[in-house]
Amino acid sequence: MTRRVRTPGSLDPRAQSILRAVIEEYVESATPVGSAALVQRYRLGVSSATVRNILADLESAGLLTHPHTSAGRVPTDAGYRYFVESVAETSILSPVEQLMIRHQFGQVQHASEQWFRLAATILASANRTAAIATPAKPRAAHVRRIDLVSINERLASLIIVFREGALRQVLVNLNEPAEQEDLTRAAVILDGLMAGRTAVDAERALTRIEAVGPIGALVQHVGARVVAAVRDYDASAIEEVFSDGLLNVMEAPEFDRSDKLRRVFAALENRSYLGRLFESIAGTGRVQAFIGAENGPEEMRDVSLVLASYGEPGRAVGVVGVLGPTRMAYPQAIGTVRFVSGLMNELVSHIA
Amino acid sequence: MTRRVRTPGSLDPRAQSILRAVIEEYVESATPVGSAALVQRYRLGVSSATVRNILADLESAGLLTHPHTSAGRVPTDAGYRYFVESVAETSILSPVEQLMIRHQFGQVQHASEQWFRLAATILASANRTAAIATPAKPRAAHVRRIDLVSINERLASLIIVFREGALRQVLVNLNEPAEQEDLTRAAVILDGLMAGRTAVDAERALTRIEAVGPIGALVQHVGARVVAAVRDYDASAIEEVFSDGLLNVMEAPEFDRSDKLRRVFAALENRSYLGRLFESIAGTGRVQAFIGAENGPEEMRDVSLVLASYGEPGRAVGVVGVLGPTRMAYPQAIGTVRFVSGLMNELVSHIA
DNA sequence: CATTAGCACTCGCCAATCGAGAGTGCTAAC
DNA sequence: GTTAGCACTCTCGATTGGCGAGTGCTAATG
Repeated sequence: MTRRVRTPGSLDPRAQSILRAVIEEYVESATPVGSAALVQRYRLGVSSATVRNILADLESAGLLTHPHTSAGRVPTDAGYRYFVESVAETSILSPVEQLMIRHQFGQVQHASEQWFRLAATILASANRTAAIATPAKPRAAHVRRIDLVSINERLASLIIVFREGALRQVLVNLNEPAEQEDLTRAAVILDGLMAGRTAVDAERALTRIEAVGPIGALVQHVGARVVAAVRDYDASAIEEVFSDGLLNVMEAPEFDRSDKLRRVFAALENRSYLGRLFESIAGTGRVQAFIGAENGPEEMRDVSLVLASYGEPGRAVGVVGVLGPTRMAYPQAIGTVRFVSGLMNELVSHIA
Repeated sequence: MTRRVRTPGSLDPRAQSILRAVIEEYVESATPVGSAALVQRYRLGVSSATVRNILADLESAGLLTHPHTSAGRVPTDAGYRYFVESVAETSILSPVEQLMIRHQFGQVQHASEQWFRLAATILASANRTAAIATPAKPRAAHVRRIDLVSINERLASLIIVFREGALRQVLVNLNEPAEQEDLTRAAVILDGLMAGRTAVDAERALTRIEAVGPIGALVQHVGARVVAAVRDYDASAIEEVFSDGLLNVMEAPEFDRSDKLRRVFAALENRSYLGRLFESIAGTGRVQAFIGAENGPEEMRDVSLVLASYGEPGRAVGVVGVLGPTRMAYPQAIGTVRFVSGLMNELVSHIA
C-alpha cells in the first residue's frame, strides 16, 4: 500500500492538484470531502477509485486526515502548509480589489493614527475573517515635539509627539503653581532640548540643565516625566493590537460552540505570544502564515494567522494581518495582506 | 385560581422575598428553580406547597415563567424589573470593594484619556460581565490649544487639544512649502484666535483674519482644517465605545452557542441604539438598568445593561456601565456602576 | 502497470423509543 | 391559610436501529 509516499516537496503534479482541490472544496464547504464529490465538481479526468488511491497517498504523506472511517478527507495543518508554500505564495490580488482597497484608504488620509485600524477593517471585510493591526512603533522612539497645556495652576497636560507619528498625553502635577506662560517657556526649552532625541539622549540632555529658578525646576520636573513617558512607550513590546471582524469569525461553523470561540478571543489577548510572533516577522517584508498547531499556545491550535510587517526596519514597524480558522482561504488572505502591508509602507514612508 | 394577583408595586412581603429568592437562586445556578430547592436553601418557614402557590401567583402577575410544565420558575424581564426597582436600587458597595476600585484608579492617574477604559476594565472584572465606557464628550467642544508640527515641507501634523481633555491629530497637506518656523507662527496665531472657542466661534474668528501674505494663507488653510476637525468631533454622537470583559460574557451558559453570542457582539456594534440609550441617561446622574426585551433591537433581547453617565451635564458627559445576560447580579452591578460613575465624576472635575 | 468497476465494510448521523427524575397543579385534610 | 399527598406532564439522557456516505480492497481491464 506504500506506493507513492513522497516527502512533501516532491509531489506528483496530479496529487498536487488533488490536494489543492480538496483544500478548496473543504474551505468552501467546511465538511469532509469525498472522492466522488471531487471527480464530480473538478474535471479530474479520472475515476473516483483513482482519486481514492491518491487520497490515501496524501494521507500517508500526512497532508490529509480522516475524521473517521467513512468520512471524506480533511486537510491537516501540514496539508495547508504545503498548499501555502507551493501554490498560494504567488497569489496576487485582482486589480479591481486593489483599486477598492486603495480607494478605502484614500477616504481617511488625514488621520494618520487611524491608518492601522483601517487596515484591519479592510482586511477583515475583504477576507470575511478577523483581522489585526498594530500601529508602527519604533524600538527607540524619537521625540519630535513637546507641548505643555495648563489645566489649572497645579495641573498641566503634557503632550509628546513622536517622530514616528505617535502621540502621548500625560497629566503632570505641578509642585509650584504655574501659569500657562511659564509652561510655554518650559515647553520651549524642553522642546529645544529633546526634539530629535531618544529616551536615553533626552535624559542625558536633561542633566546638563540646572534646576535653578522656578522655570529651571519646572523644566526638570516635567523633563523627568517626558523621559519616563518615552521609556514607557519604548518598553511596550506592542503598543496596541487593534482587531476587527470578530463577528466574521463567529460565523464559521467550526466555532459554533462558544467554548471554541472563547479560545480565539483568548488568543487575541495573549499579547506575549502575539508579541513574539510580530517580532519574528518584523522587517522581513514577507507575508507569513502561521497555521493551526504551528502556533505554540494551546488556544491558538485551531486558528491561523497570515501576517506581514510594514514600516522601515531601522525605524518604526508595525504588523497587519488576518486571523481566522485554519480552514481559511489562504491565497486570498495572503494576497490582501501583502497588498495592504505594501500600502501601509507607502503611507508611513510619507510621514517618516 | 386567581387569588392574589396584584399589580406589580403592591406585592405581599412574603411574595416579594420569594421573588427575590428565585432571582438570586436563578442568577447563581442558571437553571430553573423549583419550590423544593427554595424551601431547602432559604429559610422560608413554609412548606413547598405554599411556595408553589405563591410562585403561581407571581407567574400570573407576569414576574416569573415556566420553560415547560415540569420545570422550575425563571424570572421574566418584568420580574427582574420589579426586583431592581424594589430591592436593588438601594444596594451599596462594600467598603472593601470601594477601596479596591479606588486603588486601581490611583495606579494610572496620569493618563486622563485612559480613564474611561480603566473604568470599563474595572467594572468588567468586578462583575464578571462585559462592561462599556465612553470618553467624556461635550456637545460643542472648546478648543484649548492648537499646535502644528512639521513633517516635511509639504506636510504637517495638526494637533488640537480640547478643553474637555480630548486630543485630535490630523495630517495637513500644505499648499506652499513651509518650515517649522512658519508653522509655529501660524500655530500661535491660530491658538490666540481659537483657544476657548467652539467650532462656530472659531469659524467666525477665522473670517476676521485676512489671508494675506504666506502666513495669512497658511493660517486660513490650517484654520479651516481646525474648524472641520472640531465640527467632526462635535458631530460624532459617541466618540468611541470601549468594551472589556467580553470573555466573561462568553462564560455564561446562556451564550454557549455562538449564534446567541453573536447577537451580543452585534449589539455592541449597534452604535445608533447605544447612542440613543446614552442620550437618554446623559445628565440624569442616576444608574439605569435596561433589561432584556426592554431594549428595542432584536439582538439586545437577551442582554441587560446597567448604565450611568458621568461628567457635567452642561459640559462633557460620558457613559460607563455593564453589559451582561439578563440573568445578571443587578444589585452588584448597580452598586459598582454607581460607584465608578461617581469616581469618574471626581476625576473629570479635576481637569475641567 | 496504472486505472477502474464492484463490493463489502465501517461509522457517524438521525429519529424513534423509553425510563427516570424533577417539578408542577390540584384536591382534600388540617 | 397552610400543607400533605398524588397524579400528571414534560425534559433529559441513554439506547437502538436503519440509512447513507465514503472508504479500502480485490479483481478485471486496456
